[in-house]
Amino acid sequence: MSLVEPDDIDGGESLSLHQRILSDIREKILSGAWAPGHRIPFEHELTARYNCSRMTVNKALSQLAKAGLIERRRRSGSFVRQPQSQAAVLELHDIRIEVEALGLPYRYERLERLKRRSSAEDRGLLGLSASGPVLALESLHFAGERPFALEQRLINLSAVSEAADEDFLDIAPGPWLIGRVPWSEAEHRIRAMAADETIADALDIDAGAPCLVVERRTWSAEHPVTHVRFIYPAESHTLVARFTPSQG
Amino acid sequence: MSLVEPDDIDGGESLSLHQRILSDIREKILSGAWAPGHRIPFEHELTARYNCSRMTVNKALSQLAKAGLIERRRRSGSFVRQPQSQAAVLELHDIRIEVEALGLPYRYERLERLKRRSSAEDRGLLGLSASGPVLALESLHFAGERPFALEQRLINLSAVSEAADEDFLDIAPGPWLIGRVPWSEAEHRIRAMAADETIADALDIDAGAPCLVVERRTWSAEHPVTHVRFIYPAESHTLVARFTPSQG
DNA sequence: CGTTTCAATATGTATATACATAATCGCTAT
DNA sequence: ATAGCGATTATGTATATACATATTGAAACG
Repeated sequence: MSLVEPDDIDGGESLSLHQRILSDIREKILSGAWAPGHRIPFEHELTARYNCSRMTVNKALSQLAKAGLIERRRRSGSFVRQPQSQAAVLELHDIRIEVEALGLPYRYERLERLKRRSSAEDRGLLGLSASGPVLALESLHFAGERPFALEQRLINLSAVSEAADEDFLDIAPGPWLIGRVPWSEAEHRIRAMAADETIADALDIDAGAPCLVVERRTWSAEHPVTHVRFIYPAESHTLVARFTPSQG
Repeated sequence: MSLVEPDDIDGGESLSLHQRILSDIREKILSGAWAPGHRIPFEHELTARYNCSRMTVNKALSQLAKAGLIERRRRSGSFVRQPQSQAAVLELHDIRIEVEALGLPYRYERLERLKRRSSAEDRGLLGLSASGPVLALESLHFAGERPFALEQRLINLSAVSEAADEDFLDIAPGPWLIGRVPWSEAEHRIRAMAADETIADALDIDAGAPCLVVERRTWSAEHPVTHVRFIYPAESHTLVARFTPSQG
């Protein structure tokens, strides 16, 4: 039941002690050797075991607690938590990068650009309470000859006024916004949908064909910035999300 | 351009200094006041500004760096990073909880249960290299009277031998596995698909209707544990993922 | 017997200090 | 000029120490 033999301590790689303690304990938990509910050695025990100061041990344990692997209780000690609610990290790439990763030539085409006062629907999508100017954009992303995704976007001009002067013919709104607007929060909705006439037409697929729809709403410091809907033909797209419990 | 007035320092809530520094700087970055590339005050400046030790400042900055908001360079200082590649945290609930959250009665029904040696397809789905015993399960999750999701699952019996003795008539494989097997990693694939005859039949929808498919592969300490495919009728399901840049 | 009080304990936060390490600037010798 | 060298600087990691705080367990008390 020992974490490491004292002699092993200096035998490791050039990992910092802090990292060493972290990965040791994480390993114990993930391998199941320490089941949920198991009490982890007290800080002073780990201090002795690793022959280091309490601060170092404390930093490692605090980190494990923040990652949700363990729970710390004063006077009682630290305990392995029940397996957490599962959460996955979903990487949302730039469409250009995605297409180029497939080895296909990327092309972007702006279809429509309309400046208007926000309709009730616009406000619903953006999460705006009051009316104001918005920019509505519709664009196509191509992989080689075939349409890869249809993009329907709303930009809140009250939050990003410079967008009013941009025609978005040469640059897609996504890359344009990134780097210009620091975003603090985003919400995604992912669903399946049958293509209606308009969408089928744009994507060059049959009406009624299944599509994957990814909608993203972005805020920057409490202000709604943009709402975007990407529509992918089912065959062309799979989202991949990978999960590793802790962020060591 | 000052972070806080010296007098304000004690005027705050009962936040720890560490938390205080963290949220102050995060606010500056997210609000855009400190643009990407901006150099953050040196540790010794913050030390003076908050009237605290370098360790405290260092801990806060290290945390911001780990969260990806800033980049630290020796001898040069710390800088606000370019907006990172977007990543979303996708919560994957238990289906029972999901259904009950809709206010509908939940019911589970096991359709098929088959123990067999892994086929080539099974091995592909599970990520197994060698052949071995697997358990194939097909089940339906209901919301009220209507089918809510079809579950197609493979369990690697070499990793979870107890599953061979369970009939899964009264408990769904998901809840059964959770808590029994500590899982270390999972991979999700999310896509849209048209329902074929079999699926349409099980879910009581039209053949060709769009469905959302979520596939999950789970490992525990390097061993493949299970592969599951949830098929939802498009109308019944939307995945929601929310993102906040830092995990303060 | 139940309640209150108090001491012990483990974690939480902060300090001052020390030395290691990487990157940069400026000086010097070629 | 420039290649190399060393001093300087900011961060990285660790230590010993101190006191705060929440919680538990046991002793003291009504």
